[in-house]
Amino acid sequence: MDLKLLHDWNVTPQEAVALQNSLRERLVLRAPSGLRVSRVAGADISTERGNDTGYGAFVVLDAESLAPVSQQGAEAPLGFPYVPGLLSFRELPVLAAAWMRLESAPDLLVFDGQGTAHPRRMGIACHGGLLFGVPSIGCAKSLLVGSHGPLGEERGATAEIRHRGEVIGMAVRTRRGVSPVYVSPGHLMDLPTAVEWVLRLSPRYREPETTRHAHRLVNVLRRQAHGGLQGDVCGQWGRAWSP
DNA sequence: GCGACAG
DNA sequence: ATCTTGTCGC
Repeated sequence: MDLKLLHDWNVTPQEAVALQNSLRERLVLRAPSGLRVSRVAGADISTERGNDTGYGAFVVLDAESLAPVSQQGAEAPLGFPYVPGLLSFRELPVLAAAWMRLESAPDLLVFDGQGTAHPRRMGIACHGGLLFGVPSIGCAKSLLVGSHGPLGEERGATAEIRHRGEVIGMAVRTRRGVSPVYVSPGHLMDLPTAVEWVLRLSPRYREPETTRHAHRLVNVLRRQAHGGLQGDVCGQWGRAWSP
């Protein structure tokens, strides 16, 4: 797939902040009327300590059955440090490489991180949505900024995430008895629709199936590129080779 | 100035 | 995010 030419990725943290403030004006925080989603993809990356190599991937699922229909991964130097608030500058380059290998674009993208629930309202889901030109949602495991009140224990319970007087996202309980996930729109998306999709994509576990599949794939890519022939071969052969 | 801080 | 074994609970 192709992607938008937004800006240079070889930037300093200071320049990255300026870019976020500029890119924010291009965001469309409204879901396209009559949005039809038949293919939804999850994106994620993994890396190793003391190494700048990153492994990124997209796993596309059938929106109805949530069964994987295609996937693509890539390996590349991350080239940007992890700085709270600038995650997209570290993760999007390698994801862009994987994106270009996809045969067709999914109708919706789910990122492992924030959308508008970000200090400058430009989390990785917003940046990624603009880069790939697809409706996107941010679904994070923890908060970056903002706070929320208590929410019910039942699956589907929600609580608004507020920051500086604005509602920037929603804490969503995707499963009873587990901590909530933090949902916010990325691009071409609104909060209610984002919450609705995250719940639909998380019928059984805390995190969306999209995120779970992408997370599993990038870890397989990292391990097989690194060495260790473990992980899934173990499941088929048990410990047959062990003494 | 101090503490917080997606992955 | 990653480093790591066992362990508590449904």
